[in-house]
Amino acid sequence: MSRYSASEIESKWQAAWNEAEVFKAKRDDAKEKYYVLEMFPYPSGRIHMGHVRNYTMGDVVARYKGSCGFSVLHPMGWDAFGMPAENAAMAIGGHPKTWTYDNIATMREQMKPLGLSIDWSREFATCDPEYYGQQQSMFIDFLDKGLVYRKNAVVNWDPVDMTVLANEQVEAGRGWRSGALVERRELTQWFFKISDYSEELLDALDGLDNWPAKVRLMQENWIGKSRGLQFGFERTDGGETIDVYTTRPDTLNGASFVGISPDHPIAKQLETENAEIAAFVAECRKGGTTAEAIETAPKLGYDTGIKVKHPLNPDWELPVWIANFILMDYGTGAIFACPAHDQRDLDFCRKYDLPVKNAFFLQDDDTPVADQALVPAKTEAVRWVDHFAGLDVSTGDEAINTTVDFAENAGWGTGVTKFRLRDWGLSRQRYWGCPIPVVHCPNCGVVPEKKENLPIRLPDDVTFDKPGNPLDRHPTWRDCACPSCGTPAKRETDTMDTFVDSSWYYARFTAPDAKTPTDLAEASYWMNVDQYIGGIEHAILHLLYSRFFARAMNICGHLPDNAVEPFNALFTQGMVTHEIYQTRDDKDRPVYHLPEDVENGKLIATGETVEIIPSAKMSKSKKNVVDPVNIINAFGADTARWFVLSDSPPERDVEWTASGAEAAYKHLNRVWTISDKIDQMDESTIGKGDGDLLRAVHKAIKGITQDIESFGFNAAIAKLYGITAVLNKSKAGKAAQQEAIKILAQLMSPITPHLAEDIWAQQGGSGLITLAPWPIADEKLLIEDSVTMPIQINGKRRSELKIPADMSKEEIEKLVLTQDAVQKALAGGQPKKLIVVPGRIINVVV
RNA sequence: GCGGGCGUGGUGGAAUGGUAGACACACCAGACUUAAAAUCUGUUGGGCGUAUGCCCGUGGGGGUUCGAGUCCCCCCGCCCGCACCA
Repeated sequence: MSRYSASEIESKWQAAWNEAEVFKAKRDDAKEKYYVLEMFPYPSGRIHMGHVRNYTMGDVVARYKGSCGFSVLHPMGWDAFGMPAENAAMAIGGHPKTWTYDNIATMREQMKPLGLSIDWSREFATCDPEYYGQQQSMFIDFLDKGLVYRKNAVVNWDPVDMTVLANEQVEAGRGWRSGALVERRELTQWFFKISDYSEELLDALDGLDNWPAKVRLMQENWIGKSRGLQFGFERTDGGETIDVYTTRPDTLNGASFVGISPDHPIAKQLETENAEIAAFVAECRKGGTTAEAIETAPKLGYDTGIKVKHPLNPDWELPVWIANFILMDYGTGAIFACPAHDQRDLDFCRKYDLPVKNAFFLQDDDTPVADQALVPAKTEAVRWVDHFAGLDVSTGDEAINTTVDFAENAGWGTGVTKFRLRDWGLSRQRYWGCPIPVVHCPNCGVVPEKKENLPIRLPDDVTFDKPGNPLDRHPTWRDCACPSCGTPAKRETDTMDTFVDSSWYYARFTAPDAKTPTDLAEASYWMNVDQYIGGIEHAILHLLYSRFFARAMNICGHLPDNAVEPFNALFTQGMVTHEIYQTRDDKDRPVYHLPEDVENGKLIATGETVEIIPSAKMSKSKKNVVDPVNIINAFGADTARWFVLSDSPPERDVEWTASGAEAAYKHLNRVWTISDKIDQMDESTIGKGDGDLLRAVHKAIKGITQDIESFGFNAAIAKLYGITAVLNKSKAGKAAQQEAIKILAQLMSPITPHLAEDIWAQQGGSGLITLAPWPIADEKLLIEDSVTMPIQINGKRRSELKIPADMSKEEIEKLVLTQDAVQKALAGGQPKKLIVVPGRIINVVV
């Protein structure tokens, strides 16, 4: 009798897999390929339970597909550029490069004991010059194809530190270090022309059947296709017409004022002429650049004194206001406000005492509108435009079409389609990113670097003792010769958004050592990613950028036509959460405690009772973290893998509990013990119930296979518990039990591969279980002779009926009526309705 | 503010529109033990009832349906994203 020793068997089998190179992805044109990819990690320093869950899910799919005979690609890399490395350099000294590569080394060593079926030979980090050099090469290709351009855009500016801030570095409108009020400032920046692909990125969503519907919907709303009316308001002072775009032209009769963004050209012009307006616009520009900050800021307005004529009635003049809630990035940066039917406009008009006019009815006053904007279903009658009367304005469609036609016929407006999607700004005024490979030449202007000079490497000799981009103050790095005319010139010091790095890494994994961004032969074989797995937080930006990038790479010849849409299937997994343990200090401030320091609701060290706050995402600041390394040391990787998949559906959050992890460990012990027991059995003992055991096992094969295919890992585990209990109680003979435990090991092998290998070896399985073909359920063993159907009376379960599985609907109907419970309910009468769904349910309506 | 999602026992959760609570945790009871641990077995949504059984129950309110946790509408609460966090 031996004992289950996770550490022993796990290192043993990991060594065996390495020896046999079983996870090395091999391009084999005779085999169908399967590419499974989990979103690669940022090397923050240590792995966390979220990583364990994410990579275990991918590993289950990879191992399962491998057993099904696919040639599997399952790689791993590092999303290694980004702010935290620079922050660390500022906070603790050192260099972002050292910090990043040290973290990668640590995390790789923490990840390997998990026994993931990863082809480590393909590993790379996005901060490797071999990677970002290829990215620079593609940037030049994109430039050549007109997919990149420069324009002005606003950034968060910290006026004290004199530096650009990321949104994350703006806290309540102030710079996180200086505390200064942040301002919006314009800079010339590089942009990808993703907006040219709005329509295509939208239409292609229809083909992504294996993406979650919610992600497709979020992308659809983000791209934001809308049909509306564009028209100009003529100014009474003869100034330039103010163009407005509206998706609700039917509300034009309720116009109260015309509003322009503080960043609108007219506002900018007025700013230079009028000190009061300049002060107002400056006030509007305070605060961060996020849509959230702008749209939730208290509403501010300024009457410019400009008047415009209403297009339906030239005698009706509307004032032009500058309003802080109008975004320059959407539409034309100018709107007309209809306060009666738009809550935001109404709030603004109430604040500044502007008129509120009902657009859909004849009354000219605002009596029906108090503080709640109204949206009627149909118009009654409308001033000046009989044409608009009786319109269905509930959805906007009929209203838009009718009003657009009207405006086009009258010649003062045009129907246009607009997208909310903006071009992707990729310039970052930071050091730790991929340098943008262009040169600013006094003669030639902006010139791309020559490809033979790539990669443009980041210089190592930089300091982080003051805020700002160290590349800007580096004594020599900027200096170079113009690639075109040879004149002394300056390099671009902006680096690329890290989303660029993560927009094509999946393609690079197909040929990580290629001297070009990709190798078309390899990409043709391995692309697309068959299953992509990651967090829902990437639903829009990362996934949309990657979809754009694949198209752009295709245009430049870096991806084949089969890889324009890079991810065939997407799964968004939930987080790992944990309770939070908190006490209070003498000033009543919360003090958080690590789970390992708490037992039975008390601090182990002092016995003090802790307050338990419901489970939340694991975070260092709340200390509700469990280190996977500790769990692996205590219970082994198989236990950790089993538990993160067991308790919740993969798309939902899972709560880590110590008792749950222990239960998982106990269960794996039990399986081990059962295997040992079977191994010790006497061959000659006559067993009974062999057939029942094998029927149960084959039912499990079918169910678990379906569960794995559909990401029902928790359901698969519930069935594994079930079949283990059946096997444990079975009195079957050794041969049947041995067959059963071998199949159980195979069904467990994607989840707990080490334990599965060990059982397989003990029971005399041939070769590695990892390489054994996935078991197939014997359909003959799945057929049931009889079925038990519930009988409902008026939709409530009252009885049940055990009948042969092949009984016809008519026979069942007759039989049902003879049942006691039914007879009682009918009280001699006839049922109003009798519903029989064979194999499912019977409902008698009386 | 806008977009998306979630809400089921003491807890995590299960349930192609078809027996609500699978599986697991926790609790309780029992077996084994001098005892404990470990292990094994059993009970466990609430209420009424000796019992066959009956009533209630999936955040709240309404609707569709023979039948709703599931579909539709409204409301409440929580979570995620909002373009320079990764």
